[in-house]
Amino acid sequence: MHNKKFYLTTAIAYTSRKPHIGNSYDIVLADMIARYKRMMGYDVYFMTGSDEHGQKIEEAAKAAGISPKEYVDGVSQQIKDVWNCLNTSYDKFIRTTDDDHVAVVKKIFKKLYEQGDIYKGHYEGKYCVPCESFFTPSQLIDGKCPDCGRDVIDSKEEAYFLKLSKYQDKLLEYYEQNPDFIKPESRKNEMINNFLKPGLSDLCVSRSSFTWGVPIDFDDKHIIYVWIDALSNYITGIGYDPDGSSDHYKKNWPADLHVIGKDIVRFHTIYWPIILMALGEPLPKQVLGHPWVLSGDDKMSKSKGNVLYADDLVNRFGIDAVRYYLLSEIPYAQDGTITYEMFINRFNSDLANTLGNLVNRSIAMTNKYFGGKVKGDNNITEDCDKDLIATANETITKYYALMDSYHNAECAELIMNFAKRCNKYIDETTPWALAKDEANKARLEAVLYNLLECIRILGVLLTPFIPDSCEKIAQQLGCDVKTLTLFDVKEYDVNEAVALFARIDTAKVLDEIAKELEEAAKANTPAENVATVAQIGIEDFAKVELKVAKIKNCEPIPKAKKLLKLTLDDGSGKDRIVASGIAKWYTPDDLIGKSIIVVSNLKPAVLCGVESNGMILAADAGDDVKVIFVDDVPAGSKVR
RNA sequence: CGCGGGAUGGAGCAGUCCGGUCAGCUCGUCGGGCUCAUAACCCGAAGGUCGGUGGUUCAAAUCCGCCUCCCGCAACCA
Repeated sequence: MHNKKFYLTTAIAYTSRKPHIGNSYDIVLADMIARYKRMMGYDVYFMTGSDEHGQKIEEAAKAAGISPKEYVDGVSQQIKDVWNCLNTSYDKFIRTTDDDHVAVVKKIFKKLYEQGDIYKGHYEGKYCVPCESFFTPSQLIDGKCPDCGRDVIDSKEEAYFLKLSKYQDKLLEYYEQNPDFIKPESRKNEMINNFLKPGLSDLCVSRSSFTWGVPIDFDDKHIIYVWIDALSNYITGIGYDPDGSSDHYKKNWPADLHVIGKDIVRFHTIYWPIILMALGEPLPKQVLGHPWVLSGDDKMSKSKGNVLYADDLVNRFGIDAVRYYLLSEIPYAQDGTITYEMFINRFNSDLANTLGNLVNRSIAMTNKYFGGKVKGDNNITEDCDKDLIATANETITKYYALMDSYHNAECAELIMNFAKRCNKYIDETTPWALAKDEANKARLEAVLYNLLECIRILGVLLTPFIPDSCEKIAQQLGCDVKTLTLFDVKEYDVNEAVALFARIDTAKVLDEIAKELEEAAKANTPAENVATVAQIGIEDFAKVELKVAKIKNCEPIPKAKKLLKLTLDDGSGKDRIVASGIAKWYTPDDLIGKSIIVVSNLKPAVLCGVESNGMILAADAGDDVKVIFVDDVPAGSKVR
């Protein structure tokens, strides 16, 4: 076995809120790889962490009424708790607010500035003064501010830029020379076609509109762009220093693998390599952009109420149940799905029925017929023995190939098929029938020995996926040999058979969950509203002018999926045009002739090219939206 | 004509790059077997004109054209 090093990282989790099960896929996948590599004899260093700077966090902290640091301390701990509850074997958890990280990020920025790869320039664009926002010419609508529709002015703001263009060709060359740099393949094509071929424009790497970030040493009006700060963690965390790096760094860099979500492939395969090239450091060997975990058909989001959290699932179903689901159900290149029902189905069929039951029945028979002790070595006499052993060897060979290319879901299927082959072997050999005649004792022992060897192999194969359960298997087998060589253990003295995974009563558990969700919804809704919406005085409310208006006409807006254009009679004698995002719930015919309430003093905005003067009132009823109709009230009536 | 992903038996997916060996896998359903085991395990069966349509070809789930529907992202939920 080799003692080659293997340095792998996850994306560091953004500390804007607690990670859900989708965000947790990253760490579980990386952990599986780390465990596999260790098993293969690599000297693994596995780093994860949290990304704690940026405007969103500054705002979230403000909303929560605490300092950004207090805020990220809390969320970072939550992230750690979730990672830990998933039994992940990382070596280091880095935080981008760590002092040593911050110090090195400053040095990196300074070095790049001094050597001219970062230069001071101007952020030029069209500026909308009331909105305090910059836009590129392409973002403008009819030459006006896309947010408010007013005129924009040419403006310049001082900022720092990273020369991406300088390294573009070198980067493409690296792609060509390292065809496995970006996995899966399709993401590489995306990068080349969408970004590299059209040509890179220099990246703005400083911000001055907020302060929660790493300040630039030599220019305190600016802070360093959060991605420069975040990406650097991969080297600062292992001791990189422009003035002389640690031995730990020299040993581990370049990274062998960055495990990240597909949404941030661009940052890791364009900006990050360019930063490293500019620093004169070698580039990471591989970036794996994994797909997302969706809840049902949708992306998980709080407003949809379909968010699942890893720790909740772990508490309900167990660590390995959650790990196994993620690692077996999420495809290699395409988004996967999680629902309670799918979760329970997979748990029951793979873990409880196929694997758990196999282990249980085999060990129970060994105890029953031989008092737990069987010996053996290569007792292959029947066709079914040969086939079993052939399947075992074939499984091991394919296992390496699939694990080396990170096709974990396919690998899980491969392993389960082997477990099924073992179950079939029991039916083929009928040990209970052999046990009836003393003359068959030797054959019976051989059968059980073969089974135990296969179970041991299964335990080794599954260790990266479900480490705890594999330890339990080893414990029940009474051996701790971790090799993938058949007939390595010549003698078994097994312990008591204990069920590894208790079958879940699907209907009962789904019912329980539905009830809990219902109760939680009841309990939460009013409380949350009180907690999150600030109270206002009557004078604030008085600023809002509400009027009754009659819908004279209504039509869809071309190019707009969600918007309807409403022509209103608000009693003023002049038509009022309002765009409203209710196209999903109402057709023009539903609305024409009806009276509604409109916020009449809202400042105008241009939406999809339509100037909207006001907003009509509607209620959010879960996924549904109900417009408030006030028929029989004259148009123009004020509402208070 | 914004960008991209998708549509394959009841559900979830593989197969599409490089046409034939393709209609496959898991779950579910039905029938049978077995009793060592967690109502489990083993065997068998039913169920699909591979979204529609037109073309290329001896041959199309696979290649090409057009169309329909779904899902992200972006632009718009004022």
